[in-house]
Amino acid sequence: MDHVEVVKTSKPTTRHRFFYKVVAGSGSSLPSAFIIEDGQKLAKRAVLSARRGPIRFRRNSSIVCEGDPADYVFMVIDGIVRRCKTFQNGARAIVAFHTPGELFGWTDELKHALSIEAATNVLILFFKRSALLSIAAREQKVASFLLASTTSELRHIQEHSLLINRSAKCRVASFLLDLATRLDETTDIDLPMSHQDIADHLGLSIETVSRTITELERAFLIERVSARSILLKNRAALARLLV
Amino acid sequence: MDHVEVVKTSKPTTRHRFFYKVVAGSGSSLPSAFIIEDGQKLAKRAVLSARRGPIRFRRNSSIVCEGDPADYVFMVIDGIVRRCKTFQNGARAIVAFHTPGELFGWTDELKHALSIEAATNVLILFFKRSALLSIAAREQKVASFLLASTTSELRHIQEHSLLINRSAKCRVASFLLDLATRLDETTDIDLPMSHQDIADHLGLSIETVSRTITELERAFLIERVSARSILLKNRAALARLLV
DNA sequence: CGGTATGTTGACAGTGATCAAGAAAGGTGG
DNA sequence: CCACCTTTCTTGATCACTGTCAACATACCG
Repeated sequence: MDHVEVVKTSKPTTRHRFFYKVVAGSGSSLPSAFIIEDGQKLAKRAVLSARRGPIRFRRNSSIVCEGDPADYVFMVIDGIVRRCKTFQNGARAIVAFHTPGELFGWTDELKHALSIEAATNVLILFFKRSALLSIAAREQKVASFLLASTTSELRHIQEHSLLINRSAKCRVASFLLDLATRLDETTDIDLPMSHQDIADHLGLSIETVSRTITELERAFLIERVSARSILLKNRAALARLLV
Repeated sequence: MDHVEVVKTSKPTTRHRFFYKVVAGSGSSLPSAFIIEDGQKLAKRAVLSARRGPIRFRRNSSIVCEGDPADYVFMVIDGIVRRCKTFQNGARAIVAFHTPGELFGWTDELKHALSIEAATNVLILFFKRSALLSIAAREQKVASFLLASTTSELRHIQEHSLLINRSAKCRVASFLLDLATRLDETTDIDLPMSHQDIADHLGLSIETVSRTITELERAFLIERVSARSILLKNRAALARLLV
């Protein structure tokens, strides 16, 4: 199999289900994040030559454990990945979620500092770090793709780190707006991850997450269609909570 | 002036004072972060050709305001820089401090999302973003320097974001250990920034920062020589608070 | 030497964590 | 398709940590 084609087969209404299928063949396409600009076929082909996979992981399975050698870098094809650290008291902090098209697990250290887990069933591509680096040394487009990926992740976590001194309401609003953007939804969000995952990402308890969603619903900013399905009724008001 | 030489003139015991002087001349050296590996003269010279400055900023002055065009990237030569956002209620979140040798202000957006301010008196080099990018396209070493800088900043803020669900004691311990590492001190730290800055970085109030330092002192983990001078008496115990 | 900025400590209040119970959703096997 | 079980989510009561307000102490600077 030389190429991977990702084909959307249905609207992702049911969570934890694959809604893409992977087709072997030629004339294929990867998630759009992969294509930095039109005409960068070289970069794409070069990067693809270092590809392994895609590999499927079931929800809640570990892709990488804390302390594992950082030999590989990954890309989500389908599903949501979480990168997290578990503390001795059992508490867990989720540093980031990764959505389809995102490269993740890039680091300048020898070992992964965070564990990488499937937050939903996922399809993952693997890239050997050393291979990617040596390709980047030859192909300028690949180097700039790596830089762009890292810069984008940096911007994203910087925004997330602004939540450190903010209220539960603000944290949840920020999360919902961000998720809507990343899932490319305007109003209705199907939460792909559990409330526990959301809580661990926002530094709150699940109870507070639940209560805050209720509070936002009472204020008519959102509507809970079901536990995992939320309607953004007033994006502008939600955004005002962040400022 | 074609080169910048940074010479350490005295131990930085007094805060808010320059303890480096800048000397014009040849055969000069930049902070070591600049030199990716031995023999990368080309990268260094290429980058230096895009240099403007150094420019001096007084403590608490703004280098960049939120929303300013992201035309320039910066490097600290001396002092400490903070990047922060101020909210409508007057609260402020400091996303990162930058120490000498660090490149900062790199982004993939057109505008800076955070303001950049001098936390102490500082010396700053300016680099035109576009120039740096076009050099990186030719000089592979420059590209990998940019990637290394961004990756390093990403790793750092990821570690910081782990504090989101942690106690005040843990946040302060983490800050002190990190600062000691970055200032290259083993035991005695002269805090270069105010408690207010520390509080805004850790998402705590100044009162809690003060109380937590007192608490750590009572537990014999640290010793307060003066308000801005702290002795790490038991690094191992401090580190255990983080796990 | 005096005034301002910064840091420390105490009393109290509020947000969010914890503990506990119940409700809803999903999965499995008949 | 339904019964049952497990997981996940919701809501309430209480508690603890940290924020706020206030007063005082100390350091810095002209």
